[in-house]
Order: sequence, then C-alpha cells, then structure tokens
Amino acid sequence: MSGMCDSSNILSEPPSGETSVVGERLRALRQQSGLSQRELARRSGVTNGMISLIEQNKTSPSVALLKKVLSGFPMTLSGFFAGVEEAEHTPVFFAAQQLDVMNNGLIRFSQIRDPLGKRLMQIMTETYQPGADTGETMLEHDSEEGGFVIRGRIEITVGHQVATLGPGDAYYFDSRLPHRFRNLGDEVCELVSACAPPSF
Amino acid sequence: MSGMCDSSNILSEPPSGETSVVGERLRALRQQSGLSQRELARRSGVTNGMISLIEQNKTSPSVALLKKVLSGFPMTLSGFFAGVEEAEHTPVFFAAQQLDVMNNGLIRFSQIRDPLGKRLMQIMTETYQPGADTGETMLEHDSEEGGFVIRGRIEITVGHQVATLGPGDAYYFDSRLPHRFRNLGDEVCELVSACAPPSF
DNA sequence: GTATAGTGTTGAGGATATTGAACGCGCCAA
DNA sequence: TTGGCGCGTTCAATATCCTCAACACTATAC
Repeated sequence: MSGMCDSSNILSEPPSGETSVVGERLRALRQQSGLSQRELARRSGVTNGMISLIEQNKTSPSVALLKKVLSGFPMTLSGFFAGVEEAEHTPVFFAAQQLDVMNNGLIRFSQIRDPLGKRLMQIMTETYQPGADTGETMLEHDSEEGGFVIRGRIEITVGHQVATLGPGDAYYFDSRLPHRFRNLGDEVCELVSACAPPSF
Repeated sequence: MSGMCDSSNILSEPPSGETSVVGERLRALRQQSGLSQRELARRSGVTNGMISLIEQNKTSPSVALLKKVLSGFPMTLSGFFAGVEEAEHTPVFFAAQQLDVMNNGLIRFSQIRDPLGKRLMQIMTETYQPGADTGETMLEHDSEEGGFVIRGRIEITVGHQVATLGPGDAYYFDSRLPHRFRNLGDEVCELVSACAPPSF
C-alpha cells in the first residue's frame, strides 16, 4: 500500500482482460466433462467453493492446488495452459494440423478447437468415404446446422425429406430433427458445415 | 491440524518426491539463461526471496505469480509445465521428433532434452554436411567429450593433433583444448557424441 | 585490512489463497 | 405446501503465499 507500486496487484485486471482466462478455461473443461463444481470437488479433493472462485477469476490458485483440481479429469498442467495461451492469443488462422480431428469409421470431422467453449458456432470440414453412413442420429441438442458440399455427392435425410447433393449444393436444418448422411457413390465426399450453438 | 486429514498438505512431499519438480525446473531455466535470482527478480517484478523459495519447493506459487516470473525469460506456462511433466515422468525413450534440434549452417545437433539441467552428461547425434566446419572453437567449459563416427568421414583437430576418422573410429578429449570438426569429403558425416558435464 | 557489490537464504509482516459452513435458488416427489 | 437434494455463490476463519528487509557468504577493488 505504498501508493506507487508499479505492478503489485497481479490479479484483477478487468480493464484489459488480458490474462486470467484460467477461470473460463477450467469452467469449459469441467462442463465438457459433464461435471458439476461439487462433483469435481469430490473427485479432486478441493472444496467446491474454491472451484467456484477460480472459475470466476476471483483468485489465482497455487500451482499445487490447480494440479489437484485437474486430477479430477484427465488433463495435464501443460495441456491446460496450452489452451489458456491459445485463448489469450485469440488465434484467427488455423493450420490444418492444429485442428481437432475425429475419425468415426469412414467419416472424418476436422474442426476448429474452442478452448474456452465460448464460441457461438462450430465450423468443420466433414469427409465421407464411399459407403460412409451416419445412421439415423437423433440429436438432443437444441441447435441448427448447415453446410455446403465441396466435392463428391452425399445423400441427406432430414425428417421426411431426402435429397442427394453435389458440389455447390447446400443444406440447413434444425438439429433436433432426425437426420442421416450417406455417401452412396464411389467418390469421396467432402463438405464444410457449421453448427450453432456448438453441440459438443 | 486435525490429525487424520487425508490430503491436506498439498506441498512438502519429500518421501516420494513425486510432484513439485517446479522448483528444479525454474532453477534450470534460470541458470540456462545465465540469470541470477536477483536479475530474474528485477526483470519479472517478483521479489528475489520468492524466487528462492520457489526453487527450493518451499512454496507453491500462484499461477499469476509464476506467470510473472516466467515473463523474465521467454517461456510460456505450457512450455514450463511440459518440461515439468517430462521430468516427473522421467522418460527413458525418446522419439526422434522430440529431440532438441539445433541447426548451425551445415551442422546439425540433435540432443536429448534435459528439462531440469541435472543430468551428468549430454548425448547427441551430430550431422555434418559436406564442407561443414565448426571453425576453431575455444570452449570455456570444464568438460570432456568423445564420440564414434557412424558414417562418412570427419577431420578432427584437437590441440596440435589432427586425424581423419571414418565409420567405427572414435575420439575423446578435454573440451578446454581448442578443437575443430571439418567434413572434407563429399559425403554426409554422422556421429554420436557425449559430453560431461553438459556444456549448455 | 575495509568497502562495495554480487550471490542465495531466511524471518516477520501484511496480503491473499483456501477451507468449512452457510446462503439462495431451482427441481422433483411426497 | 413441505421436504429433500442438487446446483453455484459467498461469508468468516485459517493456512498459505508474498514482500520487505535483514543475514551470511564470496569476490573484486582499494
């Protein structure tokens, strides 16, 4: 309290909002794991109140405590801060290698990562090998999705409507409707799609 | 102080020595940067006493403070903890991609990382393109080095002695002697070398 | 020898993180 | 309605961090 300390308060910087994305990062990870604050507290041996404070950026936890918290779900300190730094840096461009890739049999999703889980949409490319089929998927999420076909052909079923789309064609529907994607041709089909709000 | 707390003390675990490699990690980084505790303190705006305590694992710094400390030299939180986790895990095998690679013109060093700076030696492969030349290097470090040639041929000068080695040949000398490596052939030369104690 | 500046460490103090228990809220069942 | 149980937040008290200032040591200069 000397009055002219240059950088005494290491916490609480609402003006610029630079650092301390730690709280949002933890909250996003916890919610992605489907855990409540109290469940995470029980798992990690940290009090739920502390988790609440961390998520609100009302405290800067010690390294030891944060490590304990992260033991509640599979996440390393370096992985945690990699996401924090990615979020602080707010990257705009993404190389193909740093996308989150998910392979389900003949189907491949390659999407932009969202380390804080705060984005309004989720954009990805989907690649369907010949014969690929999502099956009748019933999504419980209250979201909408749409996309454009880039190459190949794809049969899309939404509710009672069926259509086969080719390059340049597009679709848009409510995710709560039962829907199915099938590649009936012998050519790889690639499309770019978006979903709002993010479903996972 | 209830007497039967299961995991109250998150710090101070000398018995197993599991976590809290944080201190050694920080010390190694600081020393590799050639900084004293006080110099790092001035650069980062943290008190030198705190840096001392962290390096001795007598405290677990808050995330905010550790971030401040690391701003003293170029190091991110995720990079810091990546080294911590590597050290805690004490890896035994190293894929080629995770080696520390340094390129100096026609010469390439690929060495095993030492996140804590505590190893007694440093082992690496050295690749000399045709025409590569280290020049007369005078090392100030009080160490010894040696190695075996794997392929190609290399001319080595140590003090007043000169020799050209081929596959299977070896060398060993005091690093304080002036020495020079030259690839005079038209073939890439590769060798595996060791140095004790680590020179950098 | 003293002085000055460097190093890493330690102790007392105030500031802050962390706990344990409360609070207020929403939801479902009796 | 009441009761119970889940959630996330917040309060007072304690444990811990963090600073400031001192200490002990080494080295170089005078």
